[in-house]
Amino acid sequence: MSSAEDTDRATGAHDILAGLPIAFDIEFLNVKAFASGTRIVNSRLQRLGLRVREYSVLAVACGEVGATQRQLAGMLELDPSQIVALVDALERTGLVRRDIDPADRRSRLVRATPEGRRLFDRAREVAGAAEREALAMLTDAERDTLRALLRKIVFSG
Amino acid sequence: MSSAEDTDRATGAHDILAGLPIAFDIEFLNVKAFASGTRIVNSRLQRLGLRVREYSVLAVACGEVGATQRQLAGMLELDPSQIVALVDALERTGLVRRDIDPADRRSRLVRATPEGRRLFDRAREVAGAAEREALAMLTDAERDTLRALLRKIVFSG
DNA sequence: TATTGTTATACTCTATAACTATA
DNA sequence: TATAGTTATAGAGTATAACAATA
Repeated sequence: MSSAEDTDRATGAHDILAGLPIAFDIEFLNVKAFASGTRIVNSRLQRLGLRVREYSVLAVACGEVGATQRQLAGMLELDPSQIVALVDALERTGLVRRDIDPADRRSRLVRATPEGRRLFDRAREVAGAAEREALAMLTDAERDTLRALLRKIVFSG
Repeated sequence: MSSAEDTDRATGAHDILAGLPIAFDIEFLNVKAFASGTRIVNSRLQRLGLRVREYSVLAVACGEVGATQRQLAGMLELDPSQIVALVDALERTGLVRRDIDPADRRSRLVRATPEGRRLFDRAREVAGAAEREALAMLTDAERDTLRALLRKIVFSG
């Protein structure tokens, strides 16, 4: 995997692919466009002791009121059972707290601690820089257009 | 995972998320935008005995000259070691053939059989229909814009 | 009865290293 | 010495089902 792109260029496979019908499938293009992106962001966040999944949970926990684990699952497109380990890890390192929701004692409100907020601010800069690098071939306007289209897909359902 | 979207809507998490800083990260939006897409395409292709990965390999194998496994790896953003099982499966069902490259006997040219091409044509329709459904909230022009931006990311490197 | 969080389990995907045959 | 394909293995991500506490 590490040398997939090099091989790609070296063998001319890149140019062949560009003309194939599948290279016009949005689904396919999406996977290929962001395959390296997640790897890059993960490796950058590693310095802060985070991966994209923990970073995402932390991001939501930094919101005004926090969120229940069920809400986190919905927001992050994960199963509720996967949230448990993610919140466990963040709680263990003191970045978030689980507070029982007074309104419904079944629910736990996941909220960032002050340390969690400080780390998130740094992580956000790291992730933002990685995004700009990974999408350096786009103009600022194109990145904004892409962002707007993705937001329409995600939030218009 | 199956009910992530329902939970999302029901709890109002959708609206909360839309205002969080992370909901403007292209990386994050991308994951969320296409999380269900891959599931949908996979379930549709299942009827033809394919998944997106086999479908992708078959798509390249349907090109003029086929491709070596190394080229496939580069094109599909996979490790060469992962290509083996994918080609094995397609070869077992008679959809592709592995021909030794006369110019370099280390390489195997993976090429679709006539049956492989027929199945690919059907699979392409299925995948295309799934894409249009999954992105039904976009206009045709917006889908074209998205496609163009993704192609720029993938093919301008 | 239904829902939240939790545990457990199986499966797919990803990453890495080593081996073989050819070059 | 280097490269193509292959095998093996470990880790990360995904999907399901069941259970206790609470509603």
